[in-house]
Amino acid sequence: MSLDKSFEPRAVEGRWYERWEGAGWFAHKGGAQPAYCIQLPPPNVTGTLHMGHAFQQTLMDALIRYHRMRGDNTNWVVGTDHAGIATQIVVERQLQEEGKSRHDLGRAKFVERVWQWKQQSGATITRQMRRLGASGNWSYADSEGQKAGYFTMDAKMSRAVVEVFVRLYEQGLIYRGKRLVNWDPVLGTAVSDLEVDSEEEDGRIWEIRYPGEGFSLTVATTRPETMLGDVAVAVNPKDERYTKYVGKTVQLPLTGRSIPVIADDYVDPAFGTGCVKITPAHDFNDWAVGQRHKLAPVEMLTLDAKVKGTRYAGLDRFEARTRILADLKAQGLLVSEKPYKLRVPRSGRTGVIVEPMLTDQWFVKMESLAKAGLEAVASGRVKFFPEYWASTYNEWLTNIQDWCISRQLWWGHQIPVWYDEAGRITVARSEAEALAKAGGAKLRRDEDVLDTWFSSALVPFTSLGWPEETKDLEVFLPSSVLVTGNDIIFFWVARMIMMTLQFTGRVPFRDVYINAIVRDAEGEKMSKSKGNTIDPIDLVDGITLEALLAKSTVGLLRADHKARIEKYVRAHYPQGIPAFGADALRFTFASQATFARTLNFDLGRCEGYRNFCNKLWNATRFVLMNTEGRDCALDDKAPVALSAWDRWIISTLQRAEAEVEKGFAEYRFDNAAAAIYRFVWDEYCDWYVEVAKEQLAKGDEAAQRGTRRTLVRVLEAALRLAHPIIPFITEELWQKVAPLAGKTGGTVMLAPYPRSQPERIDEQAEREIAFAKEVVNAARNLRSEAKIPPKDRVTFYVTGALSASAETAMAALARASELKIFAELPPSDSPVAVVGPHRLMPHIEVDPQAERERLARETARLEGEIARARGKLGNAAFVERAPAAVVAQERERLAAFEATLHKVKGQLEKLAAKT
RNA sequence: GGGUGCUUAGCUCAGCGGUAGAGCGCUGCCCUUACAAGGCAGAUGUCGGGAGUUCGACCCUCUCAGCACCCACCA
Repeated sequence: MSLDKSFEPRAVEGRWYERWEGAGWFAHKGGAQPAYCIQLPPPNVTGTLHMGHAFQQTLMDALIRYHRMRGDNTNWVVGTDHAGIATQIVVERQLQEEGKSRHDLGRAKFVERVWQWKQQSGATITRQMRRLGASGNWSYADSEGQKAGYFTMDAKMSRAVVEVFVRLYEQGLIYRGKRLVNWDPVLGTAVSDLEVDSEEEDGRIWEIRYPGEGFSLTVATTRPETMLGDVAVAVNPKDERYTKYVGKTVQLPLTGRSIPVIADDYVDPAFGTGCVKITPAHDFNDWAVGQRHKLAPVEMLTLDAKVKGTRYAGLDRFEARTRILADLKAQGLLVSEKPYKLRVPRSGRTGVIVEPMLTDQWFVKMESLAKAGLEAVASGRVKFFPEYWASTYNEWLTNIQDWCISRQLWWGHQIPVWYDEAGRITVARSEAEALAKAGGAKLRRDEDVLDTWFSSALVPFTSLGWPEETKDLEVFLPSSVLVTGNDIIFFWVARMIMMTLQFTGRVPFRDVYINAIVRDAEGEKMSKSKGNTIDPIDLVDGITLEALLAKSTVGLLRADHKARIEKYVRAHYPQGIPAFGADALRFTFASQATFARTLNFDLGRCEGYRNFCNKLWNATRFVLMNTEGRDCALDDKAPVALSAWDRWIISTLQRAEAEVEKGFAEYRFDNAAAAIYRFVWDEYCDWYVEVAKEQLAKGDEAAQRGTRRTLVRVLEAALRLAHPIIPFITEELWQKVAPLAGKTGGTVMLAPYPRSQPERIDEQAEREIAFAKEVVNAARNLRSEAKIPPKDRVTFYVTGALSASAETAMAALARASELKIFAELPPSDSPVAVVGPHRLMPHIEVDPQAERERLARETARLEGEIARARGKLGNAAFVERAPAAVVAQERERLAAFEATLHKVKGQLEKLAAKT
């Protein structure tokens, strides 16, 4: 029955999660309670948990547990995402190791293989979430019976995706067109603008001469190979150097084609040579120029980025560049070559340079959707926390481009479109419907799949049963808050808002909490190649240095990173990582969850909060040792007396509860966590428990009962208060403490959350205890100054009688063996402290010189304070214009300082007179 | 080029128009019967620079500097 001497997270955590989940306590309720719903950003089904997940899921779980305990009908809707490109890449790599490609298998077999991989690895991340205590509604929308929530490609979700596609098409918001799109030539698919990252890189810029009749124009380019697709040379219409050539033609080198010289404002005469080659089929700007001048694009690359046509046919784009430059040079047409910094667009997934390509793709028209999305935030129907993220959101939606939703992949929702032999389009919910619509024509289904984010955007309503008109849609849409990272405001947040508005007329969620990005302790981005990633599970379970080294360097793409990573790991985790436990990790996340953009994860703090858990554990041990089997005054049959200390801790608890409530309401998890930490450690443990020892030892029966009752009840409430952040340890301890406090119920997670009761705030007790603490602090300071060994009990002399609460505290916390009350302190060399109207002195032999020095320091401090206060009060402007209360407060401070100084000086004089 | 955020103790971060804070780290003394993952005491800051508003600025305004991130078509 009794607790172990210290907190062992592993033992505690092992006991509870299964019990919670097995009992069905994570499920939503059916009653009329206020709804509280959170949509989990669905992690990749084949992924593993990283620090960002652990962080945001901790916050979500804290919110969910908090609201569940407050009696709300909570529904944490969880699920996993099929993650089209990412998952397909993983499986393709597996095939590669077997020496196969997806084409060897064919589409059907390949997709089957991905499903197998999904079944096999899909449980990893949900298992990890459970280790952290995430109380997701796993059985909800769980069509596959794996207790993992929905899967974005399960039958129900797929049906909804098709329905949305069809309706958007019917609404005229989806169209197909041959457009220039970003193309990943390795994956062989289009990607959206958002999936392309442009980084500045070192490159080169070349100048090439295009000869004309009796003149020549020199163009500058960073991509000389694309000249094969040039259809014009453009100059600025106001550029007097070139206006005379507009309308003439030049020879396109190496091809024998002649192309026109055109005038267009797009050209900046001050940049380069003022002449720009125009390649509409492989450059977005040039495409626009081509459109304006009605120039037919010339495609010079195949979809795998090899040159087509011309004598360079079949060459890779970069080989072609080398050859073309050499040939130009040979012909004397290469004017210059210079180093140049340019922004290179790379595919977010493969890192290869994307190529603008003219292909047939499906698009969503964004203009009207974006307008509605902007309005939802402008009107306050959706609120961002921190608020500044609304600017980011607004800016993107204001300048939005149409969304390319087709992907040339195999893993994903196949587009519900069929073509007849003449290429006519039929959009339908099923093949049967398509055949019926097409009147018996022979049909071929579009091979492409939808962008993963298309289905993700629908989750807020499809996970609740849409397109059926379910009760859950009524109850849980909009959800209460979305907790997610700023990196997917565009990808996901904005699109959910637009799509949910479009199909339900409602916003998907009321609040959006954008969590900070987790960095390492030095503020560096976590990345595998730096070796500074941390696996949250390693923080929970601990890991040896050897194991950590092994896992940090496994599967590296570049061997030369290995040494650096090893060095990093050895330097930062010389002993590996101790097991901090899920609770400590969660508390760390909560206490670092400020409104900043980044969270520098601090291992030291994690350790500190593990210590906090241990503190809570041991405080509970103490309480149990002193209350189990004793009368804790559950009823008032026997007399119960509450001291000022008892009333004070109860009062302080009310304040802590209010602070925590405020913290949750404002999404200031750091404040909520700090309030809990301070209450438990600084007030309950450091003061109340120590005083309770004295009250239990010296108090009468009624006082003892009062103390036991207060010890147990306050602790029980504190455990409930802390449960949303540290669920495991609080459950373990609550099970033992609750019966002593007369609480029933099988679990703390369903016990009512403590609410601050203003009527239990006792200002009189608070004032009295504030004074008692001052006395104790003064006494402790005296002891320390006088170098009294901590063990020694000492008699204290004091002028004027102290309150009972101060006397108790002196015995409990200042190791006072006795208090002797005097009208005036007897002559002595002992150090004296002034507390309000009292003087306090330990009865010991001391060195008068040391005491003189101490008093001199105190005098100097007080004189500084007095000078400052006098300066303020001597300023007529301050006295006249500052609020009366501020002035009065300043006067009181001055008076107090002066009174204290007077006493200290008196003491100093006595001391001087004596020697 | 446009936008956003940040700059406070050695480190990571709170903070408020009216006496500068926390955790970790550091120094000293203690293994006191809940806890050494602990207790007590203590040191440490021209709150990035400058100007302004104000009786009073770490806080509000302007400006400069540095850092970070996002968006954007300069060949």
